[in-house]
Amino acid sequence: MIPVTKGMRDFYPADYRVQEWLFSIFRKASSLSGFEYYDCPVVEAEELYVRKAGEEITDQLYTFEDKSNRKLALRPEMTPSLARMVIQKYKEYPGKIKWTSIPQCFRYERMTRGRKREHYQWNLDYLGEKSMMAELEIIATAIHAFELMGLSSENVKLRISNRKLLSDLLLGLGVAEDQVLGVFLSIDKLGKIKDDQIIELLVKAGLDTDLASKVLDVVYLKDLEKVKESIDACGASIEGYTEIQELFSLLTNYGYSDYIEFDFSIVRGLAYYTGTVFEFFDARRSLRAIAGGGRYDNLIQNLADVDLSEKAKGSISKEAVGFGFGDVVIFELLKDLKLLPELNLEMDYYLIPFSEDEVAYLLPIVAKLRKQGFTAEMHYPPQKPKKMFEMASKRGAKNGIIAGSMELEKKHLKVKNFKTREETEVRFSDFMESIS
RNA sequence: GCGACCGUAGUUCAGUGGUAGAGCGCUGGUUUGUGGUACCAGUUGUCGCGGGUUCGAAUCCCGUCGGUCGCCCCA
Repeated sequence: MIPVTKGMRDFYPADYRVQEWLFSIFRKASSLSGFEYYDCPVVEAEELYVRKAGEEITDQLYTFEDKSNRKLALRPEMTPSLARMVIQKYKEYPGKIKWTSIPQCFRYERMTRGRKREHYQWNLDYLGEKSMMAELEIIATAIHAFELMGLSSENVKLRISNRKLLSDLLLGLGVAEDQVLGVFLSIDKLGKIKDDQIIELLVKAGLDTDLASKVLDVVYLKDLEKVKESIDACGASIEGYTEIQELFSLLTNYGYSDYIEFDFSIVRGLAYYTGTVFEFFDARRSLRAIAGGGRYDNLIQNLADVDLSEKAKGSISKEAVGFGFGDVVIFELLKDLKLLPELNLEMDYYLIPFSEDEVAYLLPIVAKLRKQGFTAEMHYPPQKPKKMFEMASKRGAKNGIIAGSMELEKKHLKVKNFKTREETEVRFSDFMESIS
């Protein structure tokens, strides 16, 4: 027997029902906020990913050559494809874009809890909006989805930072511009390794010990007002602060203040985020980040390999906020919290013919029921009644339609309500009439 | 890449050197026109794979593949 490929998942009907439940929440939250669906091939040119992040992601890429020696890859994430689609038709999309999708993405990487080599990742992207309204729309939609799953601010927290703010502050404190990147890397380790080790990393990044401990003190700030004081104290630029301040006020006004925490240790990938960065965590912090995203104002332009501001003259703005939400970690959390619904098969009518004669007799009923929008299935081939009734309850049938030689002879049907066990005998023609 | 634990029936698992087991499921029966709930009986195996030790291996050893978790890495 050939087993399922390592890191990939099978979805048996029971699993698929749960998956569908989750996706229906993603779709509902998306459409309620006005996001439009899009999709594209799982297979893309390898180049689309190589360009973006360099060697690291190439290692994790599933790549292959087709029979014409095209170098192709399975998509590891959706954003480059989105960018490709937008760039391809930038003249058709002059305004803002609010798009959503649930692509299956692939990464060849080591597996740990909550991470497989394949997952479905709900994406929200808001393009062409400079203000924090873009962040708000995406974050609010995501939180709405959490709430539709039965989660609340007691289970889920959103940690927000802003890369512009952090770099403003670092520069104000005296960190040299070419050291900022190294400092980001070190701060990313906050909470993962000990403070002395972080100091060491900071020193390695070129800071002197004094500055390093000053930086460490600052990044531990959880209170935006204190952050403001630090900015004022060192005369740093206030741009990043203004952004995050605005975002917090928007989220509070929206009614989601219970979810949000300011946290400098949220850095995320250095590759393309330019401003806001955020990650959702479970409140107990027992799992890795559930979802995350941020502002990537330059990515589309970089990927386009053309200067859109020149070529398209404002046809599409390069501003972008994106968000990804994988299905694997959230399933872990929902399982832990026992919030996964028990989804059983449901069916309106199960038809029970006692012999082949009744099979023919009942076929028009099945056809009509289905055409009228009822879920209906006929037991076939006819078996012992016990067997057939057992199957009816296994299939989750609410009603049964039973026909044997007696019913056939009288041109009748027996309609049974499986819940109340009540049976009524009706004329075949009357039943057909009643479902018209 | 490193480490720990695991892999036995369709499934969940027990079995730690001496004849391969249980629950659930499945099949049949109690009831040849009535289920979801009872009772009775039956069924299911390359013990992941390959090699080794042994009179004898599911059990011990080595390798390998797969799984789970942690570390590293990454987001």
